[in-house]
Amino acid sequence: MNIGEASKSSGVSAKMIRYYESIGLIPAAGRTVAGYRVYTMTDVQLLRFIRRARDLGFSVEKIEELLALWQDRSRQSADVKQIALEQIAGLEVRIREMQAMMDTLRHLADACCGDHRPDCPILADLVNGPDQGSNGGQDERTPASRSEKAAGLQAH
Amino acid sequence: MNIGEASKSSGVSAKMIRYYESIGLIPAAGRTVAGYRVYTMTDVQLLRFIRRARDLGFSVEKIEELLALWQDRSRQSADVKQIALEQIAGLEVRIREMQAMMDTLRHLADACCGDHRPDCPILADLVNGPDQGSNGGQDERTPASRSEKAAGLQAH
DNA sequence: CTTGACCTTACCATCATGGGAAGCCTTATC
DNA sequence: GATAAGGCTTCCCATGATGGTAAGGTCAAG
Repeated sequence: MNIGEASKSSGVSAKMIRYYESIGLIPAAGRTVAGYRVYTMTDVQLLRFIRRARDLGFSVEKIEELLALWQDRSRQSADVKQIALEQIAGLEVRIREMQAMMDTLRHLADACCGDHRPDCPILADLVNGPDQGSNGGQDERTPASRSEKAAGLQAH
Repeated sequence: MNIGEASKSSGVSAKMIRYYESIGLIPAAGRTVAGYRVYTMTDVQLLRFIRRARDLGFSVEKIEELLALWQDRSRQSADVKQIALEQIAGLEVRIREMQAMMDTLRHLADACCGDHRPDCPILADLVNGPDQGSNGGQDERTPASRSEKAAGLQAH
């Protein structure tokens, strides 16, 4: 199987397959005389594993751990579960951060009449800060959510 | 005011202030004879604006638009509101994606007894896919959430 | 033998941020 | 006035996972 076919049947792009090989996440594929990478169904299964783990939001680093456990026949399911629970906790944190942003934005957007006039509570909040904002009293944006660095929350 | 003080009173790191200047998000600061950047309270206000917008998850590109509107005295609040609504929509999408991941992971983790034995439904799901997974019937992971590329959902 | 589809490597870009080095400037202390 | 500490400057590199592109080799069908 060439890389294109392995890509199609695993759902991992050829580019990423080569990348995963380069960083050592997967073993180096065999090669034809001409230098083409060759894949077996076992390799495709590995790639599918990676693809599914990515779909669950696991970082490549975590996937490395998961793969190690997968290939360790004497693993303890507790170890796998712990990785999953950490992943859940990480997702929870980021969801909460984004939810806080969304709540604040919703309050501001609700307070903005959105017509032809220039006056806008959204801009007012950005200029003066939430403390001085024309806040009806509902916005409970926590100081913590603002002082944290909101890492990685922009769309790529 | 030197860049260090401007950084402290705006909450934007010196590194980022220089970066924002380099990409044209903020005008080039004045300089002392020795080449040090000099900032006024007006500049700090601008930096605070940016900082707050970042805290709400806006990308630098969107902040550019917001700044343009802010400085446009004949702006229409509807334009500002629209940017905010787009931001809300984007956050909503990403929250939903992460929520879907979390739900799946929770089902899997719940099904994993987490003891010393190697058998683990989490690994089983990763290996065989959700269709073959030992799924009690509650997991409604949608095909869409898996086929989308889950962009930018890993922690930085 | 040509054409088109596929493969290879290598390099660049993303996005916002941090780290570090090498060197200049300012301020405070002795 | 010399010296040390700390702030500032620019420049380069790294992140993480992914896509794009370009230049060139290979394979299979017509």
